[in-house]
Amino acid sequence: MRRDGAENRERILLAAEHVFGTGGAAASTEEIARQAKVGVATVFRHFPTKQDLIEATAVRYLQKLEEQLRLLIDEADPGRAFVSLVQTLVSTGATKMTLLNLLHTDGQGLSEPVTAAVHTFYDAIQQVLERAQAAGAARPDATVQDVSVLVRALAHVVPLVADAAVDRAVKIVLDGLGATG
Amino acid sequence: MRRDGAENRERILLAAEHVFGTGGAAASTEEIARQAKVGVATVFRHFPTKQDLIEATAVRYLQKLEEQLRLLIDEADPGRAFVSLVQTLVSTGATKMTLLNLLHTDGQGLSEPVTAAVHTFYDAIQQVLERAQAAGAARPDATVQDVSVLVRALAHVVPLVADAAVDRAVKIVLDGLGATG
Amino acid sequence: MRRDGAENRERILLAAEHVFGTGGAAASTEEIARQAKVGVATVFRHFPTKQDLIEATAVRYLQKLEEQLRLLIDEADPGRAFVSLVQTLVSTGATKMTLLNLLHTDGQGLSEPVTAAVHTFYDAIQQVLERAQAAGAARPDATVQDVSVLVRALAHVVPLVADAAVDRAVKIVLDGLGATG
Amino acid sequence: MRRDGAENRERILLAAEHVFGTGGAAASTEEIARQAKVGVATVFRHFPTKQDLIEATAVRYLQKLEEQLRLLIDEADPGRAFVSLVQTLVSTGATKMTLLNLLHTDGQGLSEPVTAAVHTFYDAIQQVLERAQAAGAARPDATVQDVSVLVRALAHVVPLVADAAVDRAVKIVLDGLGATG
DNA sequence: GATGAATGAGGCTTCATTCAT
DNA sequence: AATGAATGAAGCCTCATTCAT
Repeated sequence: MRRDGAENRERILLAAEHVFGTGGAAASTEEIARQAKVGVATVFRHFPTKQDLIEATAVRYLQKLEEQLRLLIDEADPGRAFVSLVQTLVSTGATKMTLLNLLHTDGQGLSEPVTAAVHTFYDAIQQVLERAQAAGAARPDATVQDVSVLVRALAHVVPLVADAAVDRAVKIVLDGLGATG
Repeated sequence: MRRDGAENRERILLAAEHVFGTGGAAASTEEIARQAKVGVATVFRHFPTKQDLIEATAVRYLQKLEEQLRLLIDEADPGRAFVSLVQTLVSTGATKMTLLNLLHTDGQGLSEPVTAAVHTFYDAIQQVLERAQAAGAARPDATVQDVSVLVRALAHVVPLVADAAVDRAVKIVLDGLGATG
Repeated sequence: MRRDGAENRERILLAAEHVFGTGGAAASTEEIARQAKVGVATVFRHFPTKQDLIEATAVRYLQKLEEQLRLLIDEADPGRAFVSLVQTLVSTGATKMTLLNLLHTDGQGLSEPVTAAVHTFYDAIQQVLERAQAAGAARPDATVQDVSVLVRALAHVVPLVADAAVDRAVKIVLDGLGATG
Repeated sequence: MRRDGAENRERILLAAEHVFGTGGAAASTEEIARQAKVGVATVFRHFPTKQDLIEATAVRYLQKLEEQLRLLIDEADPGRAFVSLVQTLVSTGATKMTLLNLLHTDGQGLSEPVTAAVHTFYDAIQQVLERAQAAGAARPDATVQDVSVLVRALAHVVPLVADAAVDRAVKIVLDGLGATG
């Protein structure tokens, strides 16, 4: 009956990603445990604090995202890759923004693993961006931070407005970024 | 020791604007009461429901914002006015956007006063935008909704990143909007 | 605009009787004030405590009831009068039982005015009962207390069951009391 | 220091039976928790809603009562059994009737378990009654409902008046029911 | 190591009662 | 004397977290 510790950890993170994405901050640990088919105490054994669980979920999410970005680095058309990157981040990030916001719960600094994940993530963005710039398919003075900020901004707004409206906004931002793809 | 009712209402709304802006939905009515130097029950006398308080705070905020926009309508340079509008909304809206999101708490329709305030607000944006478009100082196919979505998106991000980074993002968006000013 | 003190007192008692009858213990002083078209503070000026208001309302109710009973004393048929008394008390008492129960709020003894009203009330019952007994229209060993207890019991049950069921129960009790009328 | 779940559930129901019986609807969940030597949250874990707690307490009470009635069905003298039934219900039901009333709190239909318990309970009454009627020891036209209504009425009054007075009232009602025993 | 039960703190809301006008 | 506003205490309920099994 007992499941392996590592497997449980994975189940919990999966459930957490889903629940946080759906219910936002309102999500209770109990609900996460239920979806993970695990007792509450087990969640707390793996993640002593709710904040810990949030951070771990966010890190895991960033890592999965980064993997996807790595694929874009190898795409033939650099401009197309850049556009894809922005679109992917906005749409994927959508529900997960809640997660990223929860990280700032009380203005405390984030834990080291989180910052590390963020840096790695930024690094992936940078590579796609630089390739696009080299190909003349992105505004030369755009920085990773610019892209990051704009993407986060757009992602925040996804759950609040109609899809079509988001698409229009994304297009305008891409124009502003000089993206051709 | 006894304050006037109207004054208290104002104090409460002020405190609410601050607290909701800072703590988001997590903000407790008790905290607002504390900051307004008022008993909890007093808050509930003025705003029977937490949702009522949220809506009232949002309306008040939208109205103050709209007043500022009206000034821009009369500015000489339409392009300059449009740029100012976006900048104002983003920086002023900053922390207060959280507030607007709280309105969507449960996907239910907003109360009439709120929709009214939103419409009036949009109307002010529209006038500035159209003047700019007529003067060739804004992308002709841009809509009020586009502006609104982009501004909300940027505003969300203000409390999370450095001011300079926001300025850069705003500039890129303005480029995307074809704004010259 | 100002109303006379005595008139207000009357309005309040009227409202209280209605509200307590309708909402039971849930009735709030504010609601009573509203129905009496009076400020809450006015209610408290007349009746310093909610308990005071309850007692005053109960006394008033008992007095009105007693007046009705006095009429029965003069009725031609003593047996008929006795039956009427029981029926009246049960049906009238119905909604007012809540009121009488509130009197026992915390097991404290009732105030003097209340006990006085109760005694006067019992006295009226006694006269009707004795006349019926003298006419052979009521069980000779029945006491005022018996009647009072039975009536209170039945009244309690009125709001909980169908009218027809109450009528049957009343009839059975009247049989037990040897009432012919 | 940690008690078993089932034991706690029992303690809570016991406390609830006592507290609801004494204080009526006014009884607070906190008070029940205190008497059960349990945290409030524990009460809510076992009974998610106050209404749930009320219903569970009532069901438990009805079941205990029904068990007692079953014993009467086997008694030799049918008339004696019927008299015992009424006496038992009135005295045992005493303070607990408040409980049953709480069920009607908002006029909403009761939950299935409660209605089931009520039916079983009525069924037990019916058997005793019919046996008595067959033996000529109870008024032939009396129905279960009549008995139920009368018993509930009398039970309501038990905590309010002296025992002797209740006994007299019960005797009168039994006479009305044509009970000989 | 995993689990379900327990818990105190805290959130929203209502109410009897008091106070300044 | 009358009023509306203010208030703290208390009620119901939820949640992150801890404990005994």
